[in-house]
Amino acid sequence: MYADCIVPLPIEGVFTYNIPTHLTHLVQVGCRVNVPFGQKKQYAALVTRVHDDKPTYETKDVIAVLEQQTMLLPNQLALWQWVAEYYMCTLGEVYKAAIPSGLKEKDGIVTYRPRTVDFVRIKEDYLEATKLNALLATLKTARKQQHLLMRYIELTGVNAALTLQNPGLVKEITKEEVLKASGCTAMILKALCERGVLEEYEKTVDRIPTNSIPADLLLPTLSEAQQGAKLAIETEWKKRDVCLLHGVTASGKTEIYIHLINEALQKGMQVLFLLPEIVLTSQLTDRLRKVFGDRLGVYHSKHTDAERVEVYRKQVSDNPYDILIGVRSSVLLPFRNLGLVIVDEEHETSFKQAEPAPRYHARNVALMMAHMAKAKVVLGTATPSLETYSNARAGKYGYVSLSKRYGNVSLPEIEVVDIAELKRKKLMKGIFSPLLLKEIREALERKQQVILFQNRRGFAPILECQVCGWVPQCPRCDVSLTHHKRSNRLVCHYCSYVQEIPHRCPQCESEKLSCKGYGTERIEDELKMLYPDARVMRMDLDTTRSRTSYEGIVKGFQRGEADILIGTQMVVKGLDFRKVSVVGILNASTMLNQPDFRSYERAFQMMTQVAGRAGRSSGVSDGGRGKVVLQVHDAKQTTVQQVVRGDYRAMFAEQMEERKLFNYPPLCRLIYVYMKHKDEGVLEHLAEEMARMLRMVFGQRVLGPDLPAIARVQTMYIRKVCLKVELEANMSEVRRRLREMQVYLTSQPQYKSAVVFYDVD
DNA sequence: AGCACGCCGACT
DNA sequence: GTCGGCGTGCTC
Repeated sequence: MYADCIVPLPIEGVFTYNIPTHLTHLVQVGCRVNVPFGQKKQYAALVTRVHDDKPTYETKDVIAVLEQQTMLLPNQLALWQWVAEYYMCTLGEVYKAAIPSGLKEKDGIVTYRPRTVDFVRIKEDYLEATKLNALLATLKTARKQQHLLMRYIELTGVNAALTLQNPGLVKEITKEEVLKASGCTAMILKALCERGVLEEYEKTVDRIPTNSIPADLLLPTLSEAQQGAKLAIETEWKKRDVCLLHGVTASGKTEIYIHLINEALQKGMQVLFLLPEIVLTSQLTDRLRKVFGDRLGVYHSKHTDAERVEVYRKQVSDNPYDILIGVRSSVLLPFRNLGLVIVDEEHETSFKQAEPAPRYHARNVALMMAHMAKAKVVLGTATPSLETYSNARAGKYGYVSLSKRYGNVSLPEIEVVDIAELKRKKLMKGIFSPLLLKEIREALERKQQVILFQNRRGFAPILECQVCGWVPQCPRCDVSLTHHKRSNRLVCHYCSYVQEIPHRCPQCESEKLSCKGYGTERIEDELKMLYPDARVMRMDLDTTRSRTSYEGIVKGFQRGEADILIGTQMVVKGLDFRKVSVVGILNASTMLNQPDFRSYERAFQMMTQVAGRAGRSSGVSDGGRGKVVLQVHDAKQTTVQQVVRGDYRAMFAEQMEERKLFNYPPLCRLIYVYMKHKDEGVLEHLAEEMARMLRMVFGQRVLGPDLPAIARVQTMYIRKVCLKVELEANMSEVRRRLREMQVYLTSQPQYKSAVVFYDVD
């Protein structure tokens, strides 16, 4: 017997292994097996087929079967295959993205071990009033031991249990709790155990904390608008499976989700709730936990691998989570009986994986997954992607809108400040306009909070020699290094290359090196000088590296431990800060000037979302309305004006017009072909040749080759060719042709060491 | 991806 | 005469 296996590698196809007779009864489709690969490697491969067809080549033996349980539910392989085909990558790459690394390590031996917690209990002999009193008397000479025991008795309710003559009433308590409550060291506890008074025991626990609170009772009551929206979604679902829920920021979409989830659960169906990375740790999880208790699982990148393994295993078990809330990669997890998928903040770009393959968009994979499972979908957002909104307008998706904020809180007032003009008039104080300074000061006086948004981390994006204009560059990538003052280093934000800050310019020996531009660190410094009494917090990649720091900052700011929060795009996403009355967007022009056809759409989404953090509950500012100060280089720019008016439809109409004019999605399909090589000359030839050959087949649909925004990363030069095809085109044929050309070109000796990959949509 | 093999330049 | 860097092919 033979087993076809997916190996976790970027290699096309499956690999066939011989199943030794002693394993034949154990190997089945979906189970993981340990297989040899090459001279010395071993992988945990996934069996996709068991058969009798002897291959023409020699086969190696399966070494071991890693579990009896299947790791791949029936529909899952079909979805993985669709992802590999659609996004033009290998099945092995999808397998890698879908399975936590603890389940695919080289040795094949599972590193996963259930977590245990140490508990303490009193020995049974002493669960009798007279014996207990006698014991306490004997401990008079050991004061600390006596103290610890007393605390134990108090905490676990031993006395009550004795009075009622029911030892079962003694509460369980962990070793940690007893030690903490008594203030004793582990030595004291050990002494009590040796005396035979107490004993320690272990219990295995779920890594993912759960608390079972019965559902139904805690369902939030819906406002009239929310109830209407919920019914409208259900009406739309009678006609089509997907519905866009277009609700302004703070309109109360979460409560609607909770009711829809509840109904899916009552039908015995599972729910997948997708969120962009960063929102997860915050209040949303807590709120869902309160309603759904341990029927809810959570899956995101800040979980340890062991925790993710636990979620994965539970999903393939016969007792999976009923609701799974997770980030991008959770769309590749197993579901037995999926009934509903919610994609919240549907427009968020973090749903699209850029690197490495599979370069998939979780929202689109979710749509396909739901389609395969015949499940319903809600796409929720205040600022839909053009793709989703046009699908809704074309009647492909249902459309439901919520135009009022929950509790009738007003949308914030947005004021635009032209910083180019103010700079000319020398009225700017660093990056701050007079209006923003005034609003910050007034908010601080009112004891309200301020959020400042600058989409750039570090101290300054550029360090420049004032004499000769020299700027330090990354030696491996085509970007300038960012100045990080805290660590006193220059850092490449693409490859993490780090170097010390030079004292003098290496070109002209001048010592006049100055910072240009503003990152979050520098703004934090300037704020501390301008408002010495204000407490400032910073939230960006650099302050949220660890597993808990993000949550710490969010919760701290919510509790009012700081007056001003300065942050990058992380502060944008769905966070609910009640006491924020002023939001400052320090420089919106950097977002508008990105070299990407989606830059205006994204800038609109980002500005609208940041603005939405202001005045989320009534009575926050004087007029009950939050205030947003939007600093730009050109106040008349139309996208800026659309944000001010809150006019999504105008933005949509204008951007669709541009996409039509220049032929971009959602009016066509887009595939970027990327080529990488160490030698720029060779790469240039390859890129030209690729473009030429593509034009023979696709003609005008081919653009380039071009230099991407960053044309060299980690010593590899990069070029891209852009292919735009009609929506009606036969995409599998397009992909076949692309792959054919790649194979042809990279088989030529001069292009052997080139890397070619695709980015679809 | 990651390893072996083979070619070539550099150094004892 | 040998060591090690890098390009190329192959992995069931």
